[in-house]
Amino acid sequence: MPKHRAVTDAQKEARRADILQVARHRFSVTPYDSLSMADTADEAGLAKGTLYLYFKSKEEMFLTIYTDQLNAWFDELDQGLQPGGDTSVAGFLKLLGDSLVSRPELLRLIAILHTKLESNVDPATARKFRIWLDERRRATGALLEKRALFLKPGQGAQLLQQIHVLVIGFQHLAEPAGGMREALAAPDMASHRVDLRESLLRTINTLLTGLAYESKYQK
Amino acid sequence: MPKHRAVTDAQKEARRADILQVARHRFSVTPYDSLSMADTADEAGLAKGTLYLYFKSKEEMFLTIYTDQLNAWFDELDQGLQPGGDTSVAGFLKLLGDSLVSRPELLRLIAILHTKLESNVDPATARKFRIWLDERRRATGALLEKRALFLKPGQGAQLLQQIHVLVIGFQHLAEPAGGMREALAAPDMASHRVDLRESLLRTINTLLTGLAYESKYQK
Amino acid sequence: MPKHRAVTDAQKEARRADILQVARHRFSVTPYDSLSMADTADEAGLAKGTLYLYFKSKEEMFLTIYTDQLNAWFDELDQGLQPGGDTSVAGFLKLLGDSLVSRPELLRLIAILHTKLESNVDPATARKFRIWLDERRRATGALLEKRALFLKPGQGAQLLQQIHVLVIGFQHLAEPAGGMREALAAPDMASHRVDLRESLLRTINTLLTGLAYESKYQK
Amino acid sequence: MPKHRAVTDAQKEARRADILQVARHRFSVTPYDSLSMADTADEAGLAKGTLYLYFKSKEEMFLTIYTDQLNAWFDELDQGLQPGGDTSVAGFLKLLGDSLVSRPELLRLIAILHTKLESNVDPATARKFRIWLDERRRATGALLEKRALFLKPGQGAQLLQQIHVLVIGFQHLAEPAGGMREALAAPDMASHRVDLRESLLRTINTLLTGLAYESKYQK
DNA sequence: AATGAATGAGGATTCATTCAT
DNA sequence: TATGAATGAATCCTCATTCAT
Repeated sequence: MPKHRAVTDAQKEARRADILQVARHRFSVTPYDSLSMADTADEAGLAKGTLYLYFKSKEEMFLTIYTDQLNAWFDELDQGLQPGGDTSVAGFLKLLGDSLVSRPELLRLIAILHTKLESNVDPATARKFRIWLDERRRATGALLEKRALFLKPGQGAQLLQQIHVLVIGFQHLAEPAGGMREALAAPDMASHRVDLRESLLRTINTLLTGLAYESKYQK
Repeated sequence: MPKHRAVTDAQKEARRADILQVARHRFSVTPYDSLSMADTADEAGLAKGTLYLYFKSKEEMFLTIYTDQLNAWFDELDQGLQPGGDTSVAGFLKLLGDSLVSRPELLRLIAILHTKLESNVDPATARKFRIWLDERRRATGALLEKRALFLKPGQGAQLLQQIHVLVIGFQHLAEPAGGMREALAAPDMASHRVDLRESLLRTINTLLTGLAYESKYQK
Repeated sequence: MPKHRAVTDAQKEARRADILQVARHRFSVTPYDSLSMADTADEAGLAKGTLYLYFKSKEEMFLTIYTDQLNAWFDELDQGLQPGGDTSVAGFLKLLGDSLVSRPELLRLIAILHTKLESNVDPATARKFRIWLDERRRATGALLEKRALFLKPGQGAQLLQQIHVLVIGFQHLAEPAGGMREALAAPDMASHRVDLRESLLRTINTLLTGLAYESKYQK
Repeated sequence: MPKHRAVTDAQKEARRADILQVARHRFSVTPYDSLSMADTADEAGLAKGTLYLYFKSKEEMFLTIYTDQLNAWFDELDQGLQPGGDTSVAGFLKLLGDSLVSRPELLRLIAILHTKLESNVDPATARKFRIWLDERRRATGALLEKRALFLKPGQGAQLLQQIHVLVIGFQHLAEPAGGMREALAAPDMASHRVDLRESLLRTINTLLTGLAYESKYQK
């Protein structure tokens, strides 16, 4: 018994959103590789094939989730960077920390974006995605530059890229898998563990300090 | 026709090194996942089983390569940080850039370390590896602290960890695979490409500046 | 060129039966271990993966064949034990002998059931199988008890279990593999060979005699 | 450092016995298939290759163990069947039960003899083994015939073969592996389990009764 | 639009045995 | 006699994707 057909555009959009939500939920409890399209389809009450009516591939599906989540994150940043807000560095760090740590799935997606998602996607989609991402970074970067006057044009976006990079790396360090996960679980290995939020914010803080200093003295 | 037997310890060590070299070579032209033990064995003129006399698994083999390469890198850093050398930040950055960029396989290994190598390795090996890595970082970090006087105890190792993180992330950005690789190959996408060396060094430079500043003013 | 799709339940059942028949045929000419799923798929004109749509594993496939064959055997016994049939011991022995010897694949499956099939199957399946088998034995055992009045309640099933055991053992003796098969092929070893049917029936006959005697004199 | 060389025949015989003892010990704690020649060699303080100086193959090694154990069992039977001993059927059953159940390794070897040991052995060895076994059965069978007067010539050996067969079958039933083992471990499956000793002795008892009866009435 | 049957590529690993030393 | 380095065969199963219905 086929699920009621989505005929109107609104219905189709709703179904698409349904699928995305289910997929996001599955990703929140299962590593990307262990996630099967079949499970996602099941949980959505659809057949496997139906998923492919809405997304070209598993990768595109998650790239869409990634885009959505990232959009939300940028929105939150943009919101927090509105004129009249807290202009302190501490405030910015808190904004960053809270907005990122409250999006564990986004963090995990960022970490696998380049090895999993971007690879199995067609060039046209990849291109569109990259242009969109850089533009979004540029825009939010511009807001940043307005708030933190020591940032020169372009440095806002650059900083956001650096933050992106730090998330990838620290996420890898903070959430190892398999053998290393077990090894680090031992009590006496506590000092070898990495706390994502702390490490990330500390590094970003240093970066900001550095940028401020460079701006002042290195012309 | 069995290859001449490695009887003495020296011969065995040589054979082991042979295998590692072949594997490293194959990795330099093929992604990790596409690399088969069979091919490596063939190229080394050995039977597949023989590889397992020297390494417990594919992952351990590459973890060994990683360790060796990283050791060499740390050695090069230690060398460059000897008393009497160039103490400028620019010198340090050049040292970092040269030593890293001349080791493309190390960069690629760093990028997959946490998702491929650490995961499929037994906890004991993982533990040993992590302890070794942190110790090596600590030692080289100590040298760093002697050269860059603004670094407080522990900050040398911390900086090296941050560099590690930046390498992971920028490597992901700089060497995308599949669709994104193709997309970025288009001439008009040049501005969206990431240059590993430049981005890495710029970020590290900013970090150093930040650390220096923090040291001076934030007590 | 995909084989015509099995859409309706009947078609799917037919395809499943097809696969089973091919597998049974292959088993009739090849030892279980030498049998590859790939060959079976080939002979059935299907892709390997398709086999796994119908059976969870190689073991479950053959457990199904075993179950089917055993069902047919029990059916034949039940049929032969219907009221009004031959009630002599000789008649029962002939029924047993004919029904078993005409099912060489069943005999071979019985011999490997416990070492190959039951071991690599999940507990739930194993449990279901065992309960089914014991129930089927109980039911046919009850028929036996009605025909052979010296059998006390429960002894019918018990006898069937003993027959099962004798089949395992005599099959092992009667159809050795490898070196022993060759050795026994020598003309002067004829007296060392074991004839399954004769040995089996003779032993069962003695068992029946014993049961009859026990029933009469040992109260 | 090679173990001290076994030069004299006595030394060689001792070493051979050493190896057998170690192998038997390993088999007592590990299934045949999981048993590696490497482990056995290690535990014996020898190199793998050395084992092959004393035995042609893994199978021959265990066939030797089997032969030794079986010899000991026949010896015990012969001993118990000496003139002047207990001539009751109950006494014989106790002798059988005790002698078998006290040799769990022998039971396990009997169960795999025909599928594992006999298959990978050269025909000459297989032949010799089979002739030896039948002769030993014949001899002990003759003793049996003297004690149990209802046994006609040849029936002693035949009975021993039937017992052999029952051991194979009941051992398979009583010690399932993998999934079935787990399934039967459930408390509510208790009634589906098989007790080796009880089933075996009950069946043998019935067989004996049957033989006695046949002898009396069927001429 | 929805279904779900069919596809098929793809590779690490073990271990009994051999044989050069 | 003892060693142990080297060999190499052999195969199940998953799951993203397609396409006939």
